[in-house]
Amino acid sequence: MKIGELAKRSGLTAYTIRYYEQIGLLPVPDKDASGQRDYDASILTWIEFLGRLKSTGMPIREMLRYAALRQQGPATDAERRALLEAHRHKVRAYVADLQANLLVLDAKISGYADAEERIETNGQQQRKPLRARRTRAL
Amino acid sequence: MKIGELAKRSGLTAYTIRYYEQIGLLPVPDKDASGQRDYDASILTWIEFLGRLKSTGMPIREMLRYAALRQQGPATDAERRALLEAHRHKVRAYVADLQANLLVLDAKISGYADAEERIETNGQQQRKPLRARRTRAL
DNA sequence: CCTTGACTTAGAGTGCGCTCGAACACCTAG
DNA sequence: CTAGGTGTTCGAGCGCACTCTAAGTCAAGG
Repeated sequence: MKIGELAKRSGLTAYTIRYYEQIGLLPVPDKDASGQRDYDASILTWIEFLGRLKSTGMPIREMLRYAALRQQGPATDAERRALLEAHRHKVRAYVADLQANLLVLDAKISGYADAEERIETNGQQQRKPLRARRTRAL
Repeated sequence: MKIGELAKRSGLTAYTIRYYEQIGLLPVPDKDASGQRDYDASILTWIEFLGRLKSTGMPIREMLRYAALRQQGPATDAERRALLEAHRHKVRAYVADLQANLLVLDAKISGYADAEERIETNGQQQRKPLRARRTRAL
C-alpha cells in the first residue's frame, strides 16, 4: 500500500503519516524500487490504536514512549501496561471533571431557560423564584 | 484588587489576565491613579465560568462570542443560551467518545494483564486462551 | 534617599501538532 | 513523447493559547 492509499484508509493525511514516521511514531516502511513507501496493512491497527490514545488526550511524547517500548518487544510488556494504566487513570479523572462541568453548564442553561420563561409569560408579576428547580429538559 | 491579587485568587497568571483583557475575554478594568488595574471581586465569577468553558474544551474564539453577547446585555440571552446548549451537546458527545475509548483501553490493558499471568504461571503449558474474558479488575 | 517589589507597555518567543511549499522523480495512459 | 498524478525530501509556516523579556513607572519601608 502506498502512502496515499494508507492516508485514505487511516484517515490521516500523507503529511501526517510522514510526520509520524519522522518523529518515530510510525515505523519506517519498506520502499519500492523507486523509493516510494510501501505499507503493510497491519500498520492500520497500530494507527487506529494511536488514534485512540490521541483522542483520549495522550500527548505525542507519551505515545512515543509507548511506541519505543513496543519496538523493544515483549520484555517491555509490564512497562507498557503501566503506561496505559496511568493514562487510563488520567482519562477517568478527566471524564469525571467534564461531567462535573456539564452539571454546572446545565444549571447555567436552566437559568437562561427560566429567564426566557419569565419574559414569555411576562404580564404583571414575576412568577417563579430565580432558583426554581424545574428544568424543562430538552 | 490589583492584578497580582487577582492572579492568586483566580489561578490565572497576571500574564494570562492581561492577555485575556487584550483579546476581549475580560473587560478593561478601572485603573488607579498610577495606571494600575483595579479589579472588582465580581470578576472572579466570570473568570471561573470562563474556566469551565475552557476546561470543557471551548476554544477562545467561542468564549469571545459569548463574552461579546454578554456585554450587549440581556437582549442576547436567547443566543447565549443557544451557544451554551450547542457547546453542551459537543461536550456530551466528547464524553461519550472518551468512554468508548476507555473501554478499548480496558481491553488492551486486560490483554497485557493476561499475558503477564501466562508468564507468571509459566511452567509447562500455556493455560488460558488468548482472548480469555476474565479481567481481574483493579 | 534609595532599594525592593509589584506594576505598566509592546512585542517577541514557546510548545504542540500538524500542514504546506518548492523542486524534483517516477509511472501510466493517451 | 508528453501530460497528469502520485510520490520524494527538506525546511518553513501556521493556529492556538499562552508566556516571557525588556525597559520603564510608581509606592511603601528601612
